[in-house]
Amino acid sequence: MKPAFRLEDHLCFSIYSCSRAILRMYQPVLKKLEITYPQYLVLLALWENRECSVKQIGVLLDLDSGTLTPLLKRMESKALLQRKRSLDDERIVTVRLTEKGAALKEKAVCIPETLIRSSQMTEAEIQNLNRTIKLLTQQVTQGQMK
Amino acid sequence: MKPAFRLEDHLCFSIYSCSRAILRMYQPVLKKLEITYPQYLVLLALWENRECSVKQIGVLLDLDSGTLTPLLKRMESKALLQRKRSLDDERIVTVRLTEKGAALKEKAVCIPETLIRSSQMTEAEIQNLNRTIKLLTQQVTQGQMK
DNA sequence: CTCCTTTATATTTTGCACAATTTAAACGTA
DNA sequence: TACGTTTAAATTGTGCAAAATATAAAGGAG
Repeated sequence: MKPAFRLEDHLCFSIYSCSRAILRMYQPVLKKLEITYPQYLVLLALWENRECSVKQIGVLLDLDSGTLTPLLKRMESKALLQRKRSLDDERIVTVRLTEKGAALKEKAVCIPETLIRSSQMTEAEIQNLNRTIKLLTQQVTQGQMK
Repeated sequence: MKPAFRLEDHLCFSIYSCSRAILRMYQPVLKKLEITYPQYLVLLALWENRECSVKQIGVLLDLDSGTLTPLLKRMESKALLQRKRSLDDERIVTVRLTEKGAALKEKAVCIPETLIRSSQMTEAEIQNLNRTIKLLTQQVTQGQMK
């Protein structure tokens, strides 16, 4: 039997495409907050731990220093956070939120709500989808290791 | 009740993250074929219709000319396709596969198989997930229109 | 035919992603 | 203590994405 090798059957494409559609939907809110989506993710990480190393942020978001270093510098120049080399271990750069960065949390809660509302899905359906996709990510990443 | 406003609860992040994980998994194969992932998507579109306008490719992949023009030029310089301005309507640029571009199809069938295999999911589960994500994309995009 | 609007593509600019390499600090072990 | 290894961040280079703008051809109303 011949596999249907069509664009529309590609799960990778529907995920890639969905991700970009969500980012487009977020744009108006992100623009108001004057941040980008990856910057929002960094803020999410820092709202949970006010202080973090670049390495830890990289593990949480699965991004490397080549992406994070310039991104964090841009956020620093906007006074959302501070970067400081650790005294204990000078290889480590510690990132901490400023008041301004912490204050953005208030205005950002509407972001995930936007997605929940527009998805027309129940809370349970969303959690279910979230679990499924995380599992897929894990499988794909593990398959990568070997 | 207070909403849990955590990174791990964000569906947008799990989708964004999954998409990148799949791309990372594809890298070794894509590198062998000397193409990038968006270039693979363009090829998928062209394997279905050997000839296409830039506009049509943009609709299929949901990408604009700002992304496609340089991407298609790179593919042209690698002799995977030809770009030619239409004689009927000079605003339109027609893209058609070369033999080399068409021949890549053989070697590319393993790409979606890679994902299917590593996902550890049944064909039915994958189709189901594909449908759910497409529906979500649609809802998110429609919510955007208003 | 002329002006106005629409359409298709291209250009410019900003900001990710990520591979590959570099730098420098920290650590381990003889 | 010296030396090789590991680790954390930064740097460099390529290629998307997407907003904003530009260009030029096509189509339509008067």
